[in-house]
Amino acid sequence: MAYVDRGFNSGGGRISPTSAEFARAGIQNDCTLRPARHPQHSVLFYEGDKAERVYELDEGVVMLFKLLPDGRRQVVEILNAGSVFGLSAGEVYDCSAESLTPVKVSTLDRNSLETSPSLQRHVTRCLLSQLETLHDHAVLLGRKSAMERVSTFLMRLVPNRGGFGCVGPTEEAGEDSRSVTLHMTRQEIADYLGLTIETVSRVISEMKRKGLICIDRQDQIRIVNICRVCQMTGMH
Amino acid sequence: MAYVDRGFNSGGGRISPTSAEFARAGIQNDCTLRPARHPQHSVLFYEGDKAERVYELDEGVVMLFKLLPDGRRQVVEILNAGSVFGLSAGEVYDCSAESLTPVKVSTLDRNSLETSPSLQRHVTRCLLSQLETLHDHAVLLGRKSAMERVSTFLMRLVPNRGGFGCVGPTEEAGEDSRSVTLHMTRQEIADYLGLTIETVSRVISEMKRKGLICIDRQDQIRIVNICRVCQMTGMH
DNA sequence: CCTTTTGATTGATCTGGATAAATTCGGTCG
DNA sequence: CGACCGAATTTATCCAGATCAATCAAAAGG
Repeated sequence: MAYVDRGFNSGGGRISPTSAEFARAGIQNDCTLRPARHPQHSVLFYEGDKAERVYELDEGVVMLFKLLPDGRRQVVEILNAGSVFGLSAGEVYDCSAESLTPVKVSTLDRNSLETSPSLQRHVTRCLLSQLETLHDHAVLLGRKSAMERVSTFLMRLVPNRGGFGCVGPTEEAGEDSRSVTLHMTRQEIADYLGLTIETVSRVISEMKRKGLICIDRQDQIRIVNICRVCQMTGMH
Repeated sequence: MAYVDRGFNSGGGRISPTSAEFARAGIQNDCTLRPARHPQHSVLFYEGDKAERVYELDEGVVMLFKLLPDGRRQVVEILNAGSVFGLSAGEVYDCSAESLTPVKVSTLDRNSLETSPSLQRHVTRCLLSQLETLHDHAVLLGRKSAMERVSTFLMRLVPNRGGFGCVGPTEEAGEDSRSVTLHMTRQEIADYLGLTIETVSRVISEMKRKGLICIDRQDQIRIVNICRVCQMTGMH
């Protein structure tokens, strides 16, 4: 899938700061919990970096991704406010983290992570929800068609519909049409859904043609008929 | 401990203390542990069942899988001794669990799970290693070819090669050839790798033809040249 | 303004893996 | 031992999605 990775050198050629640079900038010392802000397309850490901090996302959206040596990319997680990330089983991060929007992140203290039961419960809850999301995503990547993948992706963006609780064909009027913001380019969506950019584009066009969705703006999609889209996810 | 559990290497290397050890250390009370044995192909729980027990695998291999309404199946995890499973973010299990071999499992006490910091650390370590395995698996499902998937699968079965540390072309003689046990039918492998049974079969035949592997028994494969196989995983 | 760049869309073709249909292998039971 | 049955393999097509190649549209920059 040899393409030039935009994420790594976005914004006019400058390579995004490494976590080493963040550390140098003195954003915080080890045992504090001071929030930091980063603009869109900031790389918070790279796969293989020494895993020395654990983050909690306060605002914004972050994606975690992995690269193969030949440049193929897979986005493995999309994280929203409340998510804990950067915890690693080994010495180094197993994937890279990049902000999809401007973000506010806190650093969690490694020591209290080990000792505070309430913080541990919080972390466990986060990890469990990530695990379940990844299980769902494995089904998507391993078994779903392009149309099903894109439909699933759109439904996940609808608040309170992450679990796709489709209430039925006759629902409160107006509730059937919802607008969602992607926060992602077509390339990022493709790398998340295990497709090519062209296939994503084609599927979105087809959904538009069928009147299922409207493209208000490039990254703003209005789902005209939630229930119809919901039924195309392969889960109903 | 630096060793990262890929969630999938068979053989001796135990990862972190099992609950049996916690029990010995007096961390849990008596009624928490009920070690039980189940034969091969036992379903320990179904997706959607009320999630009332948390398990720890003491011996054997367990697979977790999800089904789509039309019958498509995706195996989302393969678990070895030491893994904790059955913890759920919600009220119910998000996937089903079935033994691939005869297994011995313990049940963890929900109460100590919430309160014991050392048990929590243990659980967190397990979850993190599962998370990393799932990240790798997302790359496999989203971006790898059939040949790369099967090669990766075989390499994961080689103990101490979960991370695919290929030592180089000239390695201690004999060490270059290893035998692995699959514990899975072709159908289960296919459902794990996001392929069909036919494709798995064809790829295995091709590897056999090329002299990369030997099929000693149906579920027993001898990897004749680890390094060659290692290079076909897409990661080198 | 016009030019350049970047991302999205569309079209034409190709192909890896799916599908379908025999065939062979490995047990098991009578 | 031989008949039988399910799983695995093999072989022959088929098609969804990849690849290759323009084209279009919106910003960015001079």
